[in-house]
Amino acid sequence: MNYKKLAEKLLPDAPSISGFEEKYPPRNLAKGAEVTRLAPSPTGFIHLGNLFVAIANERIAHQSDGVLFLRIEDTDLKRKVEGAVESVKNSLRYFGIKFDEGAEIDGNNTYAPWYQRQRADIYRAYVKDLIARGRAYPCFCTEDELCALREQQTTEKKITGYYGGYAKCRNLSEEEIYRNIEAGKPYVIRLKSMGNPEHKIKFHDEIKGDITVTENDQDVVILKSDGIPTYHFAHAIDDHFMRTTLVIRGEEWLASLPIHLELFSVLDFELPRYGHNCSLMKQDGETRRKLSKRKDPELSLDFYRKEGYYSRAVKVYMLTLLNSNFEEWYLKNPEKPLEEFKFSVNKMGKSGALFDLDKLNDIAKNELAKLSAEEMLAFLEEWTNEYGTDAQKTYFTNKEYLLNVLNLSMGTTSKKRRKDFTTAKQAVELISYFFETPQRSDEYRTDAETRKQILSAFLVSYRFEDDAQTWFAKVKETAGALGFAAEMKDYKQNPEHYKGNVADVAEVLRIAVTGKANTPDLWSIMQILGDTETRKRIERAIKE
RNA sequence: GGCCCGUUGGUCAAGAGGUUAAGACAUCACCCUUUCACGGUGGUAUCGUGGGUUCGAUUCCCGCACGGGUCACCA
Repeated sequence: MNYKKLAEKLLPDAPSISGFEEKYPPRNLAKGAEVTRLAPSPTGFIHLGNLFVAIANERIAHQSDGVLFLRIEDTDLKRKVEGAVESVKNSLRYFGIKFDEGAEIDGNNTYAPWYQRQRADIYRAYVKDLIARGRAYPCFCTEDELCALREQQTTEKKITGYYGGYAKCRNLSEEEIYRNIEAGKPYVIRLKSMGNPEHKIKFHDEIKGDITVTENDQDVVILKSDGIPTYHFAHAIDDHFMRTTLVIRGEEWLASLPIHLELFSVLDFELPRYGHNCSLMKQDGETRRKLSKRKDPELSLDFYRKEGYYSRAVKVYMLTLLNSNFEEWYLKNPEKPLEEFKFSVNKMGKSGALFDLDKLNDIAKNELAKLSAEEMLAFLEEWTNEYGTDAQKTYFTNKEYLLNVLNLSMGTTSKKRRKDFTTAKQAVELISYFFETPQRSDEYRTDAETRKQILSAFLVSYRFEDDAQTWFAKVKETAGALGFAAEMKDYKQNPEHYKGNVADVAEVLRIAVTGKANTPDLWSIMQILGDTETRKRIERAIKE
């Protein structure tokens, strides 16, 4: 078989491979600097799992004074979604992932282009070379034939795929090949695998440690019938010529590592180091499973923006899952920039972690409790402008009033901060009673008759000018007069002597004024609302 | 099913051949309290299973079970 002639016939316009090594030379970086990448396919939104891997790659690159680049794997034109690249970039920017090079960032860089569709020449050159060397061949099998083969293998309990004796186009005669080409039959180019699955290879994974890999024997497709490479081939070419040093990717890729190993070997490229990151899991009924784009739209990064999660909180949570010693470090250094944490690949977990919303929420509360009222206002306003209701947008017209509300709600003036806010969405809803009259509340735990007594009695003695002490003394007085314990201690000693205690009375007042059982200091709230509004609300509550 | 990866409380997990088996979230109790929170103290709760190796194993080895991933002209 004249392989050179065949290569020329199949890919007449493909360039020679000479020159590419010079065109994309090894990077001139300091020792220890890592080149990492993010290589999403533009098939829609990006989710938490992507961010998870992204943060790891970002930390590794920038911590070592290396490079992080963005490559777009757009080889599958069927699944392409318009605007996906912009969306990916925006989402990642929101979470502080900055690329040094890549698509939409650095089009004229030495290692560009960053869209795989624009790199066709390189792929085709190497495919042609492989054919010329007899290490790749055209395959004319149709989809139906492959399907039938798979069925046959399944019923025979054989391993499915195109390999060994099942790879029938591998043994086509020269004559048959040319006849097929002349007949205009569509074809793909397959790798002629030399592997043997009996052979086990020891492989060092940067995250998983030493693992066993089975040698590949599948004649995988490297060039699709439309002339575009498959992921596997593009990965080998691109990560070689973009001079990636460390590939951190999801563990779903572990299964195709044997293919990549053989590809790098047959292309005579130096292998990058690999780290296969465990996937983020989700509880799904009885079982848990990998987060999936299709099944878990609520875990899209946009979801967190819509809910108004503070980006740093999400990042902190990701880091605690990513590096087991991060949480302890952060506890000791709550004020330090996240970048000062020394991220290490070998501290990354080996088993998939279940996504825990409670934990995220706890982190979110703590993060928001670090903000000043001004910062909080800016954060809430940004969210509201994009996702809030028209009514909520009006909260921001009187900034001075809002600042008072926020200072009180966050407890910025007291020594202990409140931690009521979890997300922007929830926070804006939480402070709504400062701007809108609360609806009839179902949070009451006291019967209507007693409520009326409490509220009416309170209204009689209430004076807006009273200071906090005086005000509360009156609350106690009211409580006592109606058979409630004015002092907590008295109540605890003899609970049976009372209808309840001050806390119950205060709760009724609180709900009447705010519609909520959980709010900051009531007196302060009344001060912010003003005399008229406070009375109006209590009177309304009495009539309920 | 083949191949690969994994298995410490409800969750995230540290850990090491001999420990009272860290810590965080959640949960419960109590304390503080001028109400709501914040905060503080303490409690409940974990080494999948069977064999080895060893004076001793949760830690090392083997089997099993269970969970996960993957087997495309998708990435």
